[in-house]
Amino acid sequence: METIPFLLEARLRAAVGDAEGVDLFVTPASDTRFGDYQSNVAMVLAKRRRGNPRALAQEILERLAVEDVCASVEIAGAGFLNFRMRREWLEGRLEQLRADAQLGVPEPSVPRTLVVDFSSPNVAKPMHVGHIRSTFLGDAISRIAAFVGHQVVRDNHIGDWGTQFGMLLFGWKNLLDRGALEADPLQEMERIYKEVSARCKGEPEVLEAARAELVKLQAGDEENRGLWREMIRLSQGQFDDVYGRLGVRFDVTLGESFYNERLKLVVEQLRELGIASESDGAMCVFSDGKRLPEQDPFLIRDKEGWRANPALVLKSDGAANYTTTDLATLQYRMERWTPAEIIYVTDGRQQLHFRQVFAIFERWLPELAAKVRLSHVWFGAILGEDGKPFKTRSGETVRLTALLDEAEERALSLVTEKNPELPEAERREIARIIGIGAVKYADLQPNRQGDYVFSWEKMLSFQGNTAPYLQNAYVRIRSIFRKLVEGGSVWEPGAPIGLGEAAEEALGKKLLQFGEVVEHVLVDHRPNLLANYLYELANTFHAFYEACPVLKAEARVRPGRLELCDLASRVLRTGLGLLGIEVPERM
RNA sequence: GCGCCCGUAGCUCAAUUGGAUAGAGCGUUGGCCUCCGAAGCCAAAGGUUAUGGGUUCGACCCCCGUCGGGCGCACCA
Repeated sequence: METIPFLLEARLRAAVGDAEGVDLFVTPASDTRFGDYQSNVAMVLAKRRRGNPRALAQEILERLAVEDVCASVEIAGAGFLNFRMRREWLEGRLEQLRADAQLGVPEPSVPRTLVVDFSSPNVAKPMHVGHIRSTFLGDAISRIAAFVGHQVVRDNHIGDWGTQFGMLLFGWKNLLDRGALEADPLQEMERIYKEVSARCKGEPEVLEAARAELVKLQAGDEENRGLWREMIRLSQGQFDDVYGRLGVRFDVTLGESFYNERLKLVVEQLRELGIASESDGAMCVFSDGKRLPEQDPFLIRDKEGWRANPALVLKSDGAANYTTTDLATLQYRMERWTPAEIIYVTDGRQQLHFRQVFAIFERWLPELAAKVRLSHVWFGAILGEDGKPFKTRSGETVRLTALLDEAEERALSLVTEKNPELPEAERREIARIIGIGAVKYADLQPNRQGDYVFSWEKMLSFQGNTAPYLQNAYVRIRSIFRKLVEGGSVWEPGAPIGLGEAAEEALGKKLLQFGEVVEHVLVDHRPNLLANYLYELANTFHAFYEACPVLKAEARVRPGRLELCDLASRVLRTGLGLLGIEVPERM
């Protein structure tokens, strides 16, 4: 199903003739008194042609054929075209919408393959609050892209290789508490890592021993390989638990170690191609001078002028680093999936890193690079109420399992307070859905760039722009249908939809915007647009609910209102589902 | 020092990327339950969009400067 802006744009295009590459013709009206949709095409074109915008708008209007869909088109302000849709046409469209499994989300003109690289926790460390944004954003983007009709590969690029394993192996052999390991493997692995890490600073012989363990691991020593695999196995168990609770899944989990054998070849090729060269004992990539200095990720300016800001692909000790691994990963992904886009969901501090990786890739494999859009989807930090990075009271990082436990506990006490008569098992299930949903929604609702403040009170509030508020709107609709059945009626779907009342019309129009919003999310990877739309939808529904009785409505309008309710519940459930958030039937 | 990001109502956040009178929630004030879940709705008050310039029909958005805050700047990922 095409979106309404798309449809109007097509009509405009026909009327305008040569649009000179101007896009973004039509957006929802900024205010209902201007109509339903607006176009600034006349103003944009008039500017380009140095003409009069209102006169051009008049010209376009005379050639515009939209009588079948619009009740009126008016020129207003500096040259806006304001479209007011025909009510009967909107009613018909809603009837189409309810028959559409995609709820109005258009098919992509070209289905693409996307690789989404997200979450990426480290082996042998507990997952913590720092992983939630990547995990939720990556999951939401993946779900939305798949829903739209793209092929999505979800890749968890776990940190399962690197220098930390020297210390972990040393600790495992010398400090391990078996009982503690069985009770909580992640806690114990973290403990030994921290202890060895601390001792390395003061005791050179420990540092040396840890290094020796690392060398043995890298050389393929059987014992160390076995222990390493055990650490991964234990960590994967934790990942599975957490992802299970969150409803997040991956298609592949290819950690850093997977790319090990390819690293040497990457560096060799870069050197042979003259892209990397030796400097201070390390292999470095410098600027090729083909970009403006301001746009060159390998240059940095200081008081003397521009100086080199190289990316290392081999450290002076001969080891590769994450730039090398990312390059090998990039090549592998292109070979295996030939994606049209690869999306990296990480925090904003890695912007320079990815600019360098992408630039090296373009120089290294230009024919592959030409086929793919590389997107660094970055996000800001989660802060505590004090404005500093979110920590526990004692200053520790917040473990994800503890965070989710607390979310569910808090939700449980709220549910119990509100509905003590529900059986405990059901209250727990509702609390799970609300608690996890609240954490996710609080993370996805703000603009991803920029920090946000973590607040239990705010995210679990039933008021305002929160998951419980949206879930509650859904629950109220479900309650109507339960009441209907309890009253002995049977709902027969498919009745004509009427938008006679203002509140009905507002709800109907809002429902019809779902498709364009979902489509819009993928342009710049901003799930918060969907979150905010759903909030507006819930709000519009509540207003409708207050203004228009459903079950008690007269027989003439009741079936149509039930249709609107059903559609609203489907859009809410589907939309929240695209954000990875479940809905309960009651709460 | 240089770069990236942020600065919007008392607080927490929006604003469909240059569109019309900058919107919500919390908090404050005032209304609405003999009526489908008041976990809701309606309304009021609250703004020189940090600040000074510029670009144009039009700027929270783009450009230049200034002031605050965060992060990053070759061997950790």
